[in-house]
Amino acid sequence: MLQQRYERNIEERWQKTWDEEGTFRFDETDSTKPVYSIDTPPPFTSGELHMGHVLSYSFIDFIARYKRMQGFNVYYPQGWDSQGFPTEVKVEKKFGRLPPVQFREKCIEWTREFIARMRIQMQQMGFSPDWRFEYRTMEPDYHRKVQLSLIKMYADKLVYMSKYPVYWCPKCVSAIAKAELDDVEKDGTLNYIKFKGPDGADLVIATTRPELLHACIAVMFNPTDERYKSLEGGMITTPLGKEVPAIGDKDIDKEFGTGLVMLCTFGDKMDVVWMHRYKLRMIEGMDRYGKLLEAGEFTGKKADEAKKLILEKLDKEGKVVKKEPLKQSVKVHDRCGTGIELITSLQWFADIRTTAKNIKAMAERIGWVPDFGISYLIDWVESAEWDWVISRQRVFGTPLPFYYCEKCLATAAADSDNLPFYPEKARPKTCERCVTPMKPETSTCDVWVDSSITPLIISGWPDDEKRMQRLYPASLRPQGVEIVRTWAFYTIFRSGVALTGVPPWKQILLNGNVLATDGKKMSKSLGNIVSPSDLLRDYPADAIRQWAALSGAMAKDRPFSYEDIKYAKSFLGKVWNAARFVESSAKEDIRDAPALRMTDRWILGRLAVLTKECTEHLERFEYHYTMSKIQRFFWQDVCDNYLEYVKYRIYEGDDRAARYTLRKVMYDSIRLMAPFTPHISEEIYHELFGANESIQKAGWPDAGKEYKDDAARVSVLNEIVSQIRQHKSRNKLPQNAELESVRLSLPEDLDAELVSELKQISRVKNVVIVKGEFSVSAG
RNA sequence: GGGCCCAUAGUCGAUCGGUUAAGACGCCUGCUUGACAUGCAGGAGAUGCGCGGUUCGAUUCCGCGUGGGCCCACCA
Repeated sequence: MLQQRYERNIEERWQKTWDEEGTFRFDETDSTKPVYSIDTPPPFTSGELHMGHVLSYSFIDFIARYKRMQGFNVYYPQGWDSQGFPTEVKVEKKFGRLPPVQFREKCIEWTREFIARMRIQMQQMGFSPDWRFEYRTMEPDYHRKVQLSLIKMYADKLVYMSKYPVYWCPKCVSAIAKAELDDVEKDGTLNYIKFKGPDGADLVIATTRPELLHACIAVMFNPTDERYKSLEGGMITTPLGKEVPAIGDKDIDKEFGTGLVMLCTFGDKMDVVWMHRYKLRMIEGMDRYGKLLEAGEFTGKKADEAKKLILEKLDKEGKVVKKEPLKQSVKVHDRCGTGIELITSLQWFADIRTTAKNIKAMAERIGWVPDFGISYLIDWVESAEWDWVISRQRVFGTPLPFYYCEKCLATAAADSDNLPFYPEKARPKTCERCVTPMKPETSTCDVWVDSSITPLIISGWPDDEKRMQRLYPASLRPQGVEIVRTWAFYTIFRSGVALTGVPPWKQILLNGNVLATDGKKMSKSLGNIVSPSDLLRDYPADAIRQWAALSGAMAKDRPFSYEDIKYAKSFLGKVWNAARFVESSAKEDIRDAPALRMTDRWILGRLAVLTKECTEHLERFEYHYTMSKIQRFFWQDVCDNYLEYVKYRIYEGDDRAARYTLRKVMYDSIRLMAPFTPHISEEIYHELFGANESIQKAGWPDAGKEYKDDAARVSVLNEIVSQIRQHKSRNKLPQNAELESVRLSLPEDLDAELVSELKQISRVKNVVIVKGEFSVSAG
């Protein structure tokens, strides 16, 4: 018996049953069913699922469940991106600074707890990964695989160590990659400062970073600028008394400031470009903590403090002409919000410049959904100017499996038969040139290094060749559109171009972000966050999942909608009550084909069309169309019309055709819904249809006959019934009120069956038909 | 400056170029009808951003403009 209402207890029960029965297990031994494998995103282990997770994992779950019903052997693992800076911050806050090995242990402990919490939330949403294949990037075996992948790339000269200016976060005291930068609008000051020209006359230069004066190596102007043409080849004296060359360059904006630029190593990216262009000497003006180097009396001061002090000093000397407020866009570290610097240090790089062409070519061999998604990657590849900095000066990360010689900077890879590599217990190695012990690298990998081999990890690489054959490339990579230039890009580069030569997936499906109801980004400061755990208190998982399906405009951001989710909840109520109606009126299965009536064939035809459309939409990942069509069909066609049409047959007789049709429509509907609303579908499947295994194994419905003639006849019937409903509504009559007679004016006569149905459905005693324009009047 | 996406009732929003432009939320009027008042029936509410073009016919296709959003570059 179906319980009175559809409630959370039903969902919890099914989640438990699925888990106990291993309903979602990938069958490793079955070789008959085609495999559908999903390279699921490993979420960062923050401890809390957010709406973006709910959206993207729902997208994954829909396709996994649909494919299972279609007879695929679905391989749906779930991993965790478990390492990284935010965890270090939290752990340090709680336990203080600890030696690296202990610190890492605390991080692992902490992360385990967070994973457990997130896994519960995923299960509450009804997601169906095969948890036997769970992986965590912080585990030694994962480290081993990442390290092996890097050693292979090192052997192919795709990974190297070099001293080069890199983006640097002084707070994290680590190199960071271009992809980790955010732009922030800031109120800055443009300071106009006096330099001396070759002739001894004042030259005013505008700068936002006077603290870098000591690292000034040139003064730049535009060669077409009449004011400064004569400077070419001359020497300029900085306010600190240093002489630097004046250089003309076309990239200088004549309109900005005074049209002169002081070039420092390194104020920003253009400084690096210009330094190389003119082969200038580099000054290491800043250390790892953002403190000035070789800056005379300001040495050791942090940049902000030094700026103040230098300006005060120059002011006193009368060298500051004016200060102008300026709106600046400043680059900050996306994880901690600290302003980044460019500093020179020894780092490890992966070659993305010479491989860019191959990455692009491989991306083109993958099916992008939606197709314009690839443009995000291509734009990014084409603007790649620097190689990817893969080293981070962190503790909770995968150690880079390399050694280097402090004397000659020669490098060596760790032995691939002795992985995972940890620097504190590394085998000794000797530099071949200097015959001195080499230093094991203590930097860790950028977390994208970890996550860019997930398609390999889930496919058994590098240990299980047979598994690899079966599972690689993955059928699908689902992911957020905002990480195309990181996760998708790095994965195609590493798993595809560098390690296997084969694209990592056949298709990639992109989803957008969930915005707050006001259309803005969800953020703590705006207080507009909607959280899955809050929603789960008021709405069943099957309602939240429908919301996700309805948000399905791919690769597009969409505001969260309480309207959708409320509607979804009432839809569940509708389905539930319809099922209870069927349960009370047609409990028994009917196997032989009864004599169907016009309305039966009509609804079965509608069902056939719906089934065909849903299948087509799902093949294209068009969840939004699928879900809204199911909702409309079930609510309007089935409940509002068909159910009302057959009530008289159910109540007044033992009508096999009606009972057969009701069951058939119900049975196929819950199967079509099952990828989206698995819990309610499962419950009805078991209670009403007496199933003893999961609806996941019930197969995907076949589209039956369309019955086009009956569709035409019933649309006439619908129209007349609607007119009679209007008449009752206008006359304040209940819809079940009996009418003495109805007069129909119609262009064509009605057949006897239609008239008979009409009389019963609308409770009319007499129907009079006359020829003419369509109209209905009652008396 | 470059690229991409978008523009439809108060709000959200709809797959082929073809009658009266879906549907949801909200609003209004009735109905406690033997699945469901978390419901049912009905109603009001849109010059489909502007201007051109293609076409027998454009909300739909194309161009330009305007206005949003996202990404990239630059910001001395």
